[in-house]
Amino acid sequence: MNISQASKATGLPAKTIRYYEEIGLIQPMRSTNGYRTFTDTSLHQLNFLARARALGFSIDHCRSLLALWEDRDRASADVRRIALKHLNEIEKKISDLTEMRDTLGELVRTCDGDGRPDCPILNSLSATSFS
Amino acid sequence: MNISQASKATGLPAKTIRYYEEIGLIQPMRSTNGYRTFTDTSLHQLNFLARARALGFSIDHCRSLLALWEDRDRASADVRRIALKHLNEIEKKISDLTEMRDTLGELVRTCDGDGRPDCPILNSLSATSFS
DNA sequence: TCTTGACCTTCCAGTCACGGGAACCCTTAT
DNA sequence: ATAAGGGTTCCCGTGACTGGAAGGTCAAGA
Repeated sequence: MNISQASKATGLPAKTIRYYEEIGLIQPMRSTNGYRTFTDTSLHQLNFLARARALGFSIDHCRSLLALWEDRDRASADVRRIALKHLNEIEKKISDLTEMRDTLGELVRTCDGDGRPDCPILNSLSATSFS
Repeated sequence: MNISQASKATGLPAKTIRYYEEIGLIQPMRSTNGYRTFTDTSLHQLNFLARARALGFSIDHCRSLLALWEDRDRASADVRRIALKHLNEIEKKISDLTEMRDTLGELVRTCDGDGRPDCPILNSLSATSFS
């Protein structure tokens, strides 16, 4: 299977697959003409990576998870620790974004949004002190 | 006022202030020795930028907002449109992250996290089909 | 056989919003 | 005279790709 087939099969762009090889996440075979050849193993790895990335895991976390996945003697505690760390990061982001949304939402709500120049959004951004 | 004073006054790192000048967001004066000199105007702009960035606006949005702020004939509708667009992006991010959190939270919850290799997190990542 | 078009390859540059660090200049105090 | 503590520019690195150029390979059709 060539790279475009692998791309279709996994939903990952060919560029991304080449990148994953470049940084050592996967090591697909090569055929005599130099083309990458994707076997079931490579495809499983790519699918694994696609799912882990979809859950927001960083490439570094993906690398660790992939290693654990391929280690039959792993401890699930190691996996759980990585996932928990990531979960905390996600929750921090949600919290930050929620605060932004609330502040900004309130500003947008109080802005008339007409042709006049008076604007609570700008007033807030130029305020001398935050509330 | 030199850059380190401006940095303290605004909370922005000196590096960031230089960067903002480099990309044309601000144009601080220069004294004869080549040092940047920050007046009230520059400080107001920097504070404005710091607040807009804290609300998650991109540099490009900040540029537009700053221009509108300095335009006494602006229409608040223009400001509101930018803020609303940004608000939608934030809500999209929150939505994506919340989905990640729910999925990942459920996986973490069902993972024993002990010394044994069996792990629902890895099982899910290697699953042939998503639920 | 030649050509066309669809593949594939590598390599380089750009993204966003800075941060680190080198090499060097200016000012003030000792 | 020197040392400390400012300031300056310039270049490289970040994460996780994406776009594009230049060129090799392959299968099908005229």
